[in-house]
Amino acid sequence: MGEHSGNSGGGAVAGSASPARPEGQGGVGARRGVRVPQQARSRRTRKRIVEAAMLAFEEGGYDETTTAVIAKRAGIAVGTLYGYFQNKRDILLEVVDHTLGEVSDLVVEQLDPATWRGRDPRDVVRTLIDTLFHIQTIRPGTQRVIYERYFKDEEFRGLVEAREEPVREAIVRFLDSVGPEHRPRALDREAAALAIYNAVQWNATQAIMGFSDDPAAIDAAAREAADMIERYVFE
Amino acid sequence: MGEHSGNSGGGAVAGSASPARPEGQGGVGARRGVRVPQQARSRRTRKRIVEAAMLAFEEGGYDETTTAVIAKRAGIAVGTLYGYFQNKRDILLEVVDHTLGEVSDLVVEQLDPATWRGRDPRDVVRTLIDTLFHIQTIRPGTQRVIYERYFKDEEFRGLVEAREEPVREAIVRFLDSVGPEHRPRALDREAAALAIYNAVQWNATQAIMGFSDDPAAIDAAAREAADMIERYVFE
Amino acid sequence: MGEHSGNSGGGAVAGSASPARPEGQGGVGARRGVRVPQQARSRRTRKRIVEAAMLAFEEGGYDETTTAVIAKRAGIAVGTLYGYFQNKRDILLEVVDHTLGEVSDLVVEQLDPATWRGRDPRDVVRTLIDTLFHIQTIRPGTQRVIYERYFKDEEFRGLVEAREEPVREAIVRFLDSVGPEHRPRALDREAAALAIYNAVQWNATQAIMGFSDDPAAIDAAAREAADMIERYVFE
Amino acid sequence: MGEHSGNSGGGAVAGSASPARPEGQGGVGARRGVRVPQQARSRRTRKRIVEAAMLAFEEGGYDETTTAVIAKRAGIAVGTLYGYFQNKRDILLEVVDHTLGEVSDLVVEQLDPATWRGRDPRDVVRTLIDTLFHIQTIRPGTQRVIYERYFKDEEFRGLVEAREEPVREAIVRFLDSVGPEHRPRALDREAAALAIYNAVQWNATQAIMGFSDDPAAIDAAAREAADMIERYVFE
DNA sequence: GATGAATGAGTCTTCATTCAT
DNA sequence: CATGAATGAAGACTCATTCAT
Repeated sequence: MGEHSGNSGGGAVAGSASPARPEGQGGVGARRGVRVPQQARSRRTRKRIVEAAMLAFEEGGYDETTTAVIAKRAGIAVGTLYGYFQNKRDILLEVVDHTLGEVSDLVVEQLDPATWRGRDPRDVVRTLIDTLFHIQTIRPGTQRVIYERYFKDEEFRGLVEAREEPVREAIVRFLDSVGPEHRPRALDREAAALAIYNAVQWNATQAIMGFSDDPAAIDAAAREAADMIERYVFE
Repeated sequence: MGEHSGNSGGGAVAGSASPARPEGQGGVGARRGVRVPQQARSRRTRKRIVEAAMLAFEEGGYDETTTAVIAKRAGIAVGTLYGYFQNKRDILLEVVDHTLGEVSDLVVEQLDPATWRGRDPRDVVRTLIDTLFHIQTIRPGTQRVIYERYFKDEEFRGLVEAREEPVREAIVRFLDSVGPEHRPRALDREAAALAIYNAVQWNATQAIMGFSDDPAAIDAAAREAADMIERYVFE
Repeated sequence: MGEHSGNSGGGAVAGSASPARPEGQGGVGARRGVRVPQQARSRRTRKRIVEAAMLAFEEGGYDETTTAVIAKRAGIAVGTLYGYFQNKRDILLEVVDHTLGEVSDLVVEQLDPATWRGRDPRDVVRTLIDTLFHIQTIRPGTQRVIYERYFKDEEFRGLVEAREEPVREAIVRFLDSVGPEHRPRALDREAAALAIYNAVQWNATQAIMGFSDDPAAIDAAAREAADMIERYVFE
Repeated sequence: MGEHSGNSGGGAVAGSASPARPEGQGGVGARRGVRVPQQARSRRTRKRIVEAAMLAFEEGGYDETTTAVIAKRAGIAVGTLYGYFQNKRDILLEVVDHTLGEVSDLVVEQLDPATWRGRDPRDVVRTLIDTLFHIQTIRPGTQRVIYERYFKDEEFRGLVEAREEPVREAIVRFLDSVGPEHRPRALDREAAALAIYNAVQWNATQAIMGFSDDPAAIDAAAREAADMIERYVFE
C-alpha cells in the first residue's frame, strides 16, 4: 500500500512509457543491452541510480544534472548507468514516474472514500484541497522539472498524465460521494474533476513555489481555493 | 494604448528585469557595451532581433534555438546580436516581456470596465474566461517556453509575474464592478483575483495544449471553468 | 576433406597467426588464461562463439558488432567469450581463418588437377575464373570485413595471405597442367599465379559487390576476366 | 592542369558527394551552419583542415584519428572544424576526393594520347601500367583508408568510383589509340578498360603494400602485370 | 557599428574488457 | 567454468560567446 502501484519492479517506465519504439524484440537484443534486473545486486544498483538521479534533479534540475554527476552520486561508473537506462531522459522518466506514483498513491489513499463516509462534505473538500496542496510540497524541485519538460516532450507529458489520472478519478469518486442532497445541480463529473484538479493544482503550485517561506500565505491560498471549489460543488 | 505600456523604448527589460545585477556603470543605465539604441536604424535592428527570436522560440523552443538561427532570421551577424543583448537569455526576457505585454494589453482592454457597465454580470464572467482562454492561444510556443523557464529562473519569473499583474488587477476591478447585490458574501478581492486567475490559467493552458485540434473540447473546458468561477463569485 | 585442412581443433589461429607475441607461457602454447579446449563441451562452446561471430560480422561488419551481441548470439555470457579468446580481434582472426579455410578448400577441390586432365585447357581456365568469382559470393559481408582490416592489421594480413597461398598454389599446379603445347612461351609460374590471382580477385570483388543484384553483369565481368587470363596463359 | 579538375574551390564534395541528404534549402540555413568560405582567411582555414586531416589519416588511419588531433594539427579549435565540415566523415570525403583528384589528374595527364602517337603500342602499355602502379605509391596510408571504408560506406564508394572514372576513360581512349593493325580482335572497350583497371589496380596495391621496401619486387610485379595486359590487348 | 570566424569547455554515450560471485 | 554487472577511458559533436578585421 505504501509501495505505489504500477512500476513495481523497476522497469515499468521503460516498458510503458516508450511504446513508440517497439524494437521488434525478435532481433539481436531486448532494448540494446539495457539490463533487465533479476539479481539482487542489480536491483539495488538500479534503485541507487534512480535515487541518486532523483536527488540530483531535485537539487539541480534536469539539464543542469550531468550523467557523470548522477553516476558519482550513485557511487557507480557512468557506463553502469547505461546498463540500466537507455539514456538520461529515460532516467528522468523513471524518476518522475516514481515520484508521481508516490504522490498519486498518497492522494488516492488520503481521499479514500471510506474515510469520509458520514463526514461533512465541506470538510472533505478541505481535505481534498489540503491534500492537493500538500503533494506539491513533496520534492518541489522535481515538480519544477516536471513543468520544465511537460510541454517539451510529448511522451513525458503522457507519462505525467497517466500518473495524474488516478488522482482525477479519486476526485470523481469524491464527487460521487457527495450526496445529491448537497449538490443542487447536475455535474459532468469528469469535466468537473478535471476543472477542479487543474484549478487547485496551479493555485497550489504557485503558492508553494511563491510563498515557500510563508506557510500562512500558503494556507490562505489553500483556503481561497477550497472556497472556490466548495461553491462550485455545493451551490 | 495599442502599444503595450512599459518597455516602450526597447531596453526596459534589460533595465527593469535585471535588478539583480545592478552593474552601476554609467548613469544612463547602459550595461557593459550593450547599446542603448537611439538611432533609428539601431532601434530597427533591435526590433528585428526580437521579432526573429520570437518566431524562432515560438517554433522551436528556447534551448533548441541557437543564437545563430536568431541572427540569421534577423538578417544580421551573430556578433551584432551581442551588441544589443548581453546574452541569449536577455533576448528571451525581452521576447517574453513583449509577448506578455501584448497579452496583458489585450486583456486589460477587453476587460475594460466601461464595456460591461449595465451588462449581466454572468455574461461578463464568460467574457473574462473567454479572454483568459483566448490569450493562451496567442503564441502557444512562447507560452510553452514560459512554463519551461518559469521555475528555472527567478528573474524570469519576476518578469512574468510583473506582466501578469495588470491582468490580476483587471480582475479585481471586474470583481468590484459586480454590484454587491449580486455578491451574497464578502470577498478578499486580491486573493480571489489570484485564485481565479490561477484556476482559469491552468485550465486554459491544459485545454489549449491538450485539445489544440478540438475547438469543441476547448469550449467545453472554458464553459466548465466559467461555471466554476461564476459560482465562486456569485454564490 | 569437407573439413578445411588446418585449424582443425580450434586454436590454430591463436597459435599460428600470432607469432608476433610469442608469450612462452607453457610448453603447450596456452596463452594467458585462454582455454585450450579439450573437453567436448568446451569445444562446442568455442564453435558456437565462432559461428555466432561469423554471422554477426557477416551481417553487421566488425566494428559494428559488439562482443555483447556475439555472446548473446552464441547463447553465452560476455565473460565466457574471454575464456576462449583473448579479445575481440582474435575472434575475428579465427572467423576469417575459418572462412578462408573453407574457401580455400573449396577452390583447391574444384581446381583438383585430376578433374581437368584431358579437358580443353581453355575450359579449365573458365572453371578457374568461375571458381575465383564464386568464392567471392560466399559470405560477402566477411569479404568486406577482410578488406576493411587487411591493411590495418599486419598480423591479420599475414593470416589472410597464408590462407590464400593454397589457392595460389592450386593456380600454379593448374598452370603446370597446361601442356607446353598450349603455352607458346615460358612463364614464371609463381609470378604468373600471383598476377592472375590478384587480377581475378579484384575483378570478382568489384563485380560481386557492385552488381550484386545483376547476375548477368557478374557473368559478363567473369567472361572478360576469363578472356584476359586465357590470352595471358595461352598466347 | 596541375590543379585537379573539379572540386576547385573546396566545397565540391559537400555538394556533389552528399546528394542523398538534399536538405530542402528553403528552411533555416544551408547545411546547418557549415561555412561557405568566401573570405580569404576562411579559405585558408579550410585548406589547413584538409591538409591536417590528410596527414593525420595518412599516418594513423581514419578511425584512429580523432577530430581533436586534426584540429590540433591544423592549429585550430575543434569547433572550428565543425564550422567547415558537418562531421568527421565529411572531412574524409573531401580528403579522399582531393587525393583521388590529384591521382586522377596525374594519370590522365600521363596517359595523354598526344604523347603516345606514333610510339610502339607495347611501350604505351608499359607506361600505362607504370602509371597505374605509380599512383598507388602516392599517399599509401590514404589508399589504405580508402580500402578500409570502400565497402563500409556506399556514398564513399560512389565518390571513389566517380574519381576513378576519368582513369578508366583514359584507358578507353588508350585502347582506341591502339590501331586495329595491332589488335587482332574486337574488344568491348568499356568492359576491357574496367577489367584492365581492376587487374592492374589490385596487383599494384598488393605489390606496393606488400613489397614497399623492395622496389625490384614491385618492378617485377609491374612487368608481370604489363605482360598480362599486353597479351590481353594485342593478341 | 557590423561581421562571422574562432573558441573550447562541456555533454552524452559507447563498448572492450575485467572480476566478484 | 560461467556469469553479467561494473568499469572508465575515449570520442564526436554543440553552441554561447568573443574579438580581430
